[in-house]
Amino acid sequence: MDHKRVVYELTQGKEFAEQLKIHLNNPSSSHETQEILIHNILNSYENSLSLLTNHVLTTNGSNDEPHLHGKKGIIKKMESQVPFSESPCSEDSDPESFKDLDPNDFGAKRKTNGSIEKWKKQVKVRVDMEFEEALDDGYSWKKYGQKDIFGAKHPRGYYRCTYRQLQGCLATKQVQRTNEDPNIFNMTYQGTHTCHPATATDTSPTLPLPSSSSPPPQIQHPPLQNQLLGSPKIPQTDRKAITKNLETHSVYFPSTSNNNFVFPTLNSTSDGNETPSFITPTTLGSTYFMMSQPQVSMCEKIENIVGVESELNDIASAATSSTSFHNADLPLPFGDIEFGSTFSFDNSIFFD
DNA sequence: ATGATTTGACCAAT
DNA sequence: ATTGGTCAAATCAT
Repeated sequence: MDHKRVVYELTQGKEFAEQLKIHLNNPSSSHETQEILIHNILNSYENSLSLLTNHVLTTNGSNDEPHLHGKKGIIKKMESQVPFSESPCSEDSDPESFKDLDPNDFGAKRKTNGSIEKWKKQVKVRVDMEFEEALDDGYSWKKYGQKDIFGAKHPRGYYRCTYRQLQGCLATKQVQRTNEDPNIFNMTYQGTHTCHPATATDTSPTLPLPSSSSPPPQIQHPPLQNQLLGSPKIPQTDRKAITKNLETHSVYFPSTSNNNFVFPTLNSTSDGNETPSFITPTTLGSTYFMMSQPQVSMCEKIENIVGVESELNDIASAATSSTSFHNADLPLPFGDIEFGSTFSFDNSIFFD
């Protein structure tokens, strides 16, 4: 049992409670917002109890999700995990047609050879224009390409793990603005982070081994200007400002154990030695961070609500013989968050 | 000087 | 032939 993690969870719960208090006093606060906060408070308790009873560290496979940083602006997420080759909307939508209709959808790929890369995680993120740094997912990425995608208004950016050369980490991601709303990003993760940045350099981010009981390593927040693709190029000065801002503000989504919905967790840890917990032996399926926009398909919504995660957890469990962490089990390090009155979100789609 | 990003070219899959 | 993904030289930022 990790004392720090328990403290972290309880701190999270406290912060959620404080936010709930704010929202209860705010007439414009939506019921859904409050519901989510309550949900997360309960989850914090659950996770704390789980840690105290030492039950949580070995079973949950959905511990690999990237979490998003940023000052604010991310509103909510939904997640599911599906095999790479399957459409998130397999029930009522042909994968190929779905792809054709929505160039922002990452559900189909050409790379088919059986490998670790066979699975992918898809994330939809909505951020306010001024908080694009929220796209930071805690990993360190290097952009290696950008491509105009047929039917897409915005180019797709291709990123691979910064430690690909050093440690052979094969994780990659793609980032693309959606046609519907430039503030919504599709981020598709493929492969597994096998890097351990702390071993690369003393100051680089570290991703904990699933079975590690060592103190959580520090994570590095990579510059995000390179993720601001698909929109008119940002003047260098602006980009620099964004990058700089990133260094001091972050938001992330701790995952909850049995739920697909989480609320952005705003943390203000003073010591940067805490570590994110989302690293997992395998990165499976797709995750949708559903943000406040009705244009997100009902298909996605349903798909994410209904038991996809458990299925993939099974897959994840089968795929990894090592210990998996619960998403919310580990402390996450992000500081200087102001989660006050400015925070808001619209989850009407999600909670109708 | 070094590392990251940009961007056109190249390649594989369809 | 078209499209998506990657490469790598040129460019930019630090």
